[in-house]
Parts: sequence; C-alpha cells; structure tokens
Amino acid sequence: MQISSRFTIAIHMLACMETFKDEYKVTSDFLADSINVNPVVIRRILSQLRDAGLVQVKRGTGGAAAAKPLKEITFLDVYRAVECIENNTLFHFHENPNMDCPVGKNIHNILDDKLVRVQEAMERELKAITLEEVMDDLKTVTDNGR
Amino acid sequence: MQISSRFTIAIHMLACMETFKDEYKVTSDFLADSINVNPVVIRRILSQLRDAGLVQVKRGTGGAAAAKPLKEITFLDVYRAVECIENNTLFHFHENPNMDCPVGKNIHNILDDKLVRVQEAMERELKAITLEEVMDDLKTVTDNGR
DNA sequence: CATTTTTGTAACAATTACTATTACATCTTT
DNA sequence: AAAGATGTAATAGTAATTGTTACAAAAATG
Repeated sequence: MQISSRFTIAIHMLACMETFKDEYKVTSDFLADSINVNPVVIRRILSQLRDAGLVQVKRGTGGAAAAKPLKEITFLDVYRAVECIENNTLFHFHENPNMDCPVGKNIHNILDDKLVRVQEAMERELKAITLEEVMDDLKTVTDNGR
Repeated sequence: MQISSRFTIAIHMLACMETFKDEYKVTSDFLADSINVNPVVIRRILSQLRDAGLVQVKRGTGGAAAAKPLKEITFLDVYRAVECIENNTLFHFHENPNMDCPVGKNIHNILDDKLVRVQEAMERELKAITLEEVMDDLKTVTDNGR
C-alpha cells in the first residue's frame, strides 16, 4: 500500500503558496488549478495543514499562506498533518495471534521494537527535508531556461 | 495508509516454520491456527514467499519450510515478497499537475529524489533486520519462564 | 489404483480508504 | 445586501485488503 497522494499534494500546495504569495491571492481554486484536483480535495488538506499549524487560511476574503518560515516546515510535519496512521504505527499487525502458541504469544512484542526502528528511520529522513529545499530547487530550475 | 498485515503475517509464518520444523509438519492449517487467520490467506502469502525464493512448499504431502538460512532472510526480502507497491515507489504522486504552472511543471522531478531518499532510509533499516534476530529473541523469551 | 491429505487458485463478499463531486451553510469584505 | 471564499456534509466510484467457500491438481500411502 502506498502513502496517499495527500502528502505530495500538500507539499505542492505549500510550494505554490510560497511561489505566488506576492502575485496572486492563493485560493483553493487557484491551487486546484495548479495541482489539477478538485478544489474540495484542496480545502480538506488545507484544513489539515491549518490544524497542524502549518498554514493560515483566511475565511471570507480567501487565500492561504504558510504559517511559518519554510525552513521550519519539514516533510515530517506535512506527513503527520495529512497522513492519518492508526496509533501512529506504520505497520499493520494481525490482530489475534494464538496465545496458546509460543510464537503467537510472543511475536507481537518481539516485532514491535524492530518495526519501530524501521518507522523511525523513515521519519528521521522525512524530518531532514524542509520545504525550503523544495523552494531552492524550484528556483534553480525556473531560473535556468524555465 | 498502513503497510498491510501480510508483512507481519509472513514473518510470523517464517518464525513458526523454523520453530516447529522438527516437531510438526508445518501446513497452511497449522500456520493458520497459530496466526489466527484463514488458511487461504496463509496459502496466498506462502505462494508469494515461494515465488520470491524464501520458502519451499511441498504439494500433496504438504508442509512449508524456509528455503535458506534465516540469517540470510531480511525483513526487506519479506517486505518485497508480499507488499506489491506500484512501480516500487512508496509515495503515491498526484498524476496530472498543470504543466502550464511553473510549480506544477517541476514538482514531480524535484520531489522524486527526496522521496527516494526517504524510501531508501526505510529499506536500509528493513534490510538490516534478519529473521534470525527474530528467532534469537523468541528463544530468549521462551527459555526464560515462557 | 483409489484414497487421503494438502496445496493452488478462482470467485465472491464485506470492509475500508481514497478521490471526485455536488451542495450549501458560514464567514468576511465591499 | 451582494459577492467571493472557506468549511463540511453527503454521495458515488474505485481499489486494496481480508475472509470465506469451493474445487481442481498434486503426491504420498495403503
């Protein structure tokens, strides 16, 4: 199972907000046009980002913008904001192993710390990447011949 | 989205095969009883593990066993055997960004190598854990007062 | 060789998550 | 009051996961 596109959409949204913040009012329709998804999808993700304190959204007049400097927003922040993983565990465990079997009785405990290690490795890398990096790369490619 | 329970079930299966290989014939019904899922679920995963060269399954007479020493089977081997991730990419990308937008046009390329880094961090950790470690831990807990 | 046990797999259902879409109440400015 | 946005509920379609029944095919055994 893949991680849902909400994650890459959210990053795309933040990159758009930053890129166009001085030129346009960045509304959900504006974002929907760049990302090419339904505006309601944008608004749902916008709400999740707002609840996580990553963006500010203006009601009535409209428009969204990052709530803090992009170098302070990591991929992990975005991931946690939009990806609702049950119990915050990446791996789904089979629920009812047989407690009368020595393997079934102990497998959960034994695997747990190993799977946490894997999840932490992934989250450590997510945390090491900031939205600022994305903006830097974006500026590089848009400056050189588009 | 969580990684499916096929992964932890597969590890449980291999741990069972190794634990009981001398005492019992380890059939799909036997495994289903320890793991507490339907035998057909077991057989499906067994086929995937067989196709990946991780186990050998006897038809007719029945029984499954690891195809190589457990210290040579990593969590990554098992993960790849049972988890069918599209294009081998952990992150699902939104498909049709707007090519007329400077962000939409470049976001995919810019994100790709960053997301690969995350996936590699995860796979590196999966590769560092072997089934032998699971067996060692299992022996430790079953020796000391069960 | 027939029987028995087991694997391999198809078929179907139930559940869940994701994504798209319509509709509309609510908020804020003008 | 009107206009333009957001927030959110409701619904539908699709896909993946898991459970289950059913049965053909394989292999050992008497």
